[in-house]
Amino acid sequence: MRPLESFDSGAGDKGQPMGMLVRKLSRHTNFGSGDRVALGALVGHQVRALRHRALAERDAGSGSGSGPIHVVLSGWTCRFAMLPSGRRRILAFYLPGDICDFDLFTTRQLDQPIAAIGATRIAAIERRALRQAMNRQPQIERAYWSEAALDAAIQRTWTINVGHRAADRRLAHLLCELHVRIGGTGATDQAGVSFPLTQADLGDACGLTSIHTNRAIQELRRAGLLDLSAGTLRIHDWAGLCAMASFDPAYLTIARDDEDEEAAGERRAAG
Amino acid sequence: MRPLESFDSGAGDKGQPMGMLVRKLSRHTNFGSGDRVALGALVGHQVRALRHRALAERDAGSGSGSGPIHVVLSGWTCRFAMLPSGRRRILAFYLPGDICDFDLFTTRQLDQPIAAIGATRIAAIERRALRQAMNRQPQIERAYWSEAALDAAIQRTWTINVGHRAADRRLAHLLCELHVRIGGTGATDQAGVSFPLTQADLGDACGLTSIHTNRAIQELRRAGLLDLSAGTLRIHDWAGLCAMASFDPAYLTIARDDEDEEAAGERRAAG
DNA sequence: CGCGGGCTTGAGAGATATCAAAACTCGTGG
DNA sequence: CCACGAGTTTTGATATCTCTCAAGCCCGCG
Repeated sequence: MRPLESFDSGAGDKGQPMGMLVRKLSRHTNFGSGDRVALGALVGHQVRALRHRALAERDAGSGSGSGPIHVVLSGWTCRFAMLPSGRRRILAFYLPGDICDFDLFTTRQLDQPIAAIGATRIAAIERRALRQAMNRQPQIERAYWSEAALDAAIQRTWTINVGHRAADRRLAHLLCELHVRIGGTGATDQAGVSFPLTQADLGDACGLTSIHTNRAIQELRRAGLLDLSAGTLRIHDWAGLCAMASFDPAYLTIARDDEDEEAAGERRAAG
Repeated sequence: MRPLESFDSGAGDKGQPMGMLVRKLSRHTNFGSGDRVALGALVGHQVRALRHRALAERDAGSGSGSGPIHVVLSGWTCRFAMLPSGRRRILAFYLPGDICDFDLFTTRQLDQPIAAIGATRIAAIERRALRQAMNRQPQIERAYWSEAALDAAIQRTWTINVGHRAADRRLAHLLCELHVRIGGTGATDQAGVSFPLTQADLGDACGLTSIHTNRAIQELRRAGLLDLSAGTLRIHDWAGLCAMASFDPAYLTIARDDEDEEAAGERRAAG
């Protein structure tokens, strides 16, 4: 079991706050040094958030929506909604390097708030600054909208998952997704990764009560597929887990596209 | 009850195939005549699709994803997934004027196919042509990504809806959403609008069996909230329906943003 | 007239929520 | 070092909802 501080993703971030962002975007987009410098310069200020506290900028009062774009630097956040019944519904998890907002142009009247899970550091990027950076560095634009498409694909998969599977399969699918997104090898992982979600969090994300979530986890444990306890997720049988969850990680991948360069050229020429 | 042909949205489209698209985008984006001309010129070819037939371009074979962007001209389409159990899960409905694809830059490895509901006409726009149009007409770019954000907001709402409400409330919420998106006055509507979905379609969208969907509809009928039969949806008590569904249409709206012009200027200056 | 798709009804099985409470963990303060 | 308290995990019993299976009805269409 790793100490809780490991959620804070190490110390190197102080010098390069956007390190995880650049690393994530680099999986699908070829950045030049100018792109990296521009990304690094985007951090306006940093927000610290505490467990289950909604980001102030997202509160109902400021509905005008022209606040900043948030990027997770360390820790996890989630987007959530409160139902009239008083239950909380988690709609998305954002991990270090993830962008939380993809409504760059839009002034939305209502959007779900974002909350921290455990101690979290978040960068706030002004929309205008990001737009300007995109104009100068087309690869940043491509990367941002590619991430938006990935976010949408994940959301669709959650819609499938939450609506239509048995409890233990829902849970298994979510755990598969998170394991891959954490950066898991996509393989059996006896050592385990630190995992900040409580059973109640998992339940709110899967549309289950925490009680039933607990029983579903016990199912997975009994089946020898994984062990989830004390802040650590250990996958004992990755293939088996994927099979029971019907998990296909393809939706989480963005193919690196060699047309990138060509299109960037078009953009520059068109101005 | 209106005849089925009314789903084909009239005859005027022949001359202006993108008329519904321009009308929808104009709710939130100020287009100049150049923007409208450019939008009109984007239609590559038109696809006709038949009920429950997936668009060929979306079939498993062409996974490379660099096919066209689809825009619904008339009729409805849906994005769907087939589960291992053999059940169909509907993830989104696209109405006339809606854009079906927001992965403009991305080469996705896997994406859910799109199918027609009833007779449908669809425009296919090449990604490259759309990108070029965006470079020349920044308002088109803003409008496209604003629609993407709206699409994402709808998807999040579906995730809430499907996972966490009783059957009759799920159904009520979906019907509220569709009534607004159809262009309903957002009010009691005795005349009714033509409504192409079967009870099985509604069930697949809400995560219910068609049998249970039928019972939920009967609940709504008995409560005097609406009547849904013979291809027509009549809302008898809009306020009551919204109340039982906890429906707040705010997520369907994009505020018209006067910063539009300013940002467009930035874009032109930056080239 | 027969046929098929969609709609409706009924009965029973299975899964999940709800209610209630105990056991456990961990940080905090005395 | 220990007691305490809040939050988390676990267990049990019951109620409710939704699915499944089976079948009949309705209506437009060939």
